Amino acid sequence: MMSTAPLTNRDRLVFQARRLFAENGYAAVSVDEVAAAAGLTKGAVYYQFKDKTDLFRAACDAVMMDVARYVDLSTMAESPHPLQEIVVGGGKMFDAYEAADARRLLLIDGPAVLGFEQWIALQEPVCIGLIAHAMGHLAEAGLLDDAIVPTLSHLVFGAFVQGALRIAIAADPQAASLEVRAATLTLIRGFLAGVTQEAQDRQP
Amino acid sequence: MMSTAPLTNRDRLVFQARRLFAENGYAAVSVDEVAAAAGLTKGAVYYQFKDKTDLFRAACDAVMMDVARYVDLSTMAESPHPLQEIVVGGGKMFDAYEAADARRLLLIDGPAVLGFEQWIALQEPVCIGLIAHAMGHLAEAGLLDDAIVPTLSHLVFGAFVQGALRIAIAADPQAASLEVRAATLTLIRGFLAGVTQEAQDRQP
DNA sequence: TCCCTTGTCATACCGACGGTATGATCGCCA
DNA sequence: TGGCGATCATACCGTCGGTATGACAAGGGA
Repeated sequence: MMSTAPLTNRDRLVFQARRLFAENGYAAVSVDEVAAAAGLTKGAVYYQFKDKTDLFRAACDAVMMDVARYVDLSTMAESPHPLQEIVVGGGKMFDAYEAADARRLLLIDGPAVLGFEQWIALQEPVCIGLIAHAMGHLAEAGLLDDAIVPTLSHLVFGAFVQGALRIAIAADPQAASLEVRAATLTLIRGFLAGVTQEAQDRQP
Repeated sequence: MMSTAPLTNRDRLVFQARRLFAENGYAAVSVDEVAAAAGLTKGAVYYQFKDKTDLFRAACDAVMMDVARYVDLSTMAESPHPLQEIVVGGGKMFDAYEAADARRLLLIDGPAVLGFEQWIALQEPVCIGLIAHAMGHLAEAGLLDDAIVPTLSHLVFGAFVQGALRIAIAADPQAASLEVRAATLTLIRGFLAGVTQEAQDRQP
């Protein structure tokens, strides 16, 4: 499940922070709570971390590592078609963001606590990178201008974020999950078909 | 500029809250600061508002009213084509979210402070509604399934949100603004062309 | 005119929390 | 063995969100 490393106190603090922040939100969880849940006191926290946001950052990193493991696994290898690639990748993203800690830490509290730039820096290597990877294939195929790939990837990532959160608050998450996946499929497939047609119109 | 109503103390509190929250973020602004900036004390705040988040909510409402005024003005009327409609609407959204208070209150701190459901309820009548309006035209034209219009609108809204924030953190906001607008145009135009073609393929 | 009510706000205060300073404990190594 | 760095507990401070209470003015009825 995890690396069988000795599971230091720092890991315990991160683990409990991750759990408590996911349950109650960053603002509603005190440093003492996290320390007590880990069987320690505040002194240990402020020795391992600079401040509360630093602890939050560490928890975000841990959650993001799980997301990265889950997403990367089954997408980078199997890429028969950019549509398949990005839709499968988006599906894996929705799966990964079904976890409560990923939603709460990485999507809700993240931007407010870390600031938007740090949040983007956190998301860039994993999810945005995945989308940019697929978009890069479109650019290689001449369907897209290379210059807008980063921006376009960011926009599509934004759509995925809202999709994941829409599933989270739905009364029927299972039905919402299907709806969101269908809508993303429609959006991406439509976009792909559109740019393909436009490229054909340019060079018949 | 505004309604020339007597400008009550409540308005002053909301105005200063809006300003300070935009400058320093929700967490870094104390209730006493807001009260002092309005020439009052904390007692006035807790008489007018239930708690700090209620004050924040009121500030968000004020900012959102400005956004709504700005967005609705020049989009609902002129709708020659769904592409024009949604792209012009998105452009107005980017203009509206260039204001620092709109970005910070409505896009960064909003979800974390209000919770995601309340945040969506705040965004729904204005920006998401605008997109859903344009998407509805596509559904009427048979290019889209009615059932996925709300979900699809939410996804596109997510893309616009990230676009607005991408402009905000860019080293060169002017250039970033052009890039984001170009990317949204590519995304929406591609999507429209794609669904149009698919509809034609279904019924030739 | 007087009093009582209502709305509005200031003041004083409490508990909790983030953060710091300091001391205790343990392992390790010369 | 003695000192040293790493790790953590304890005690403490300032600030902040929130509450309780009183002051004060405006109005209205007798």
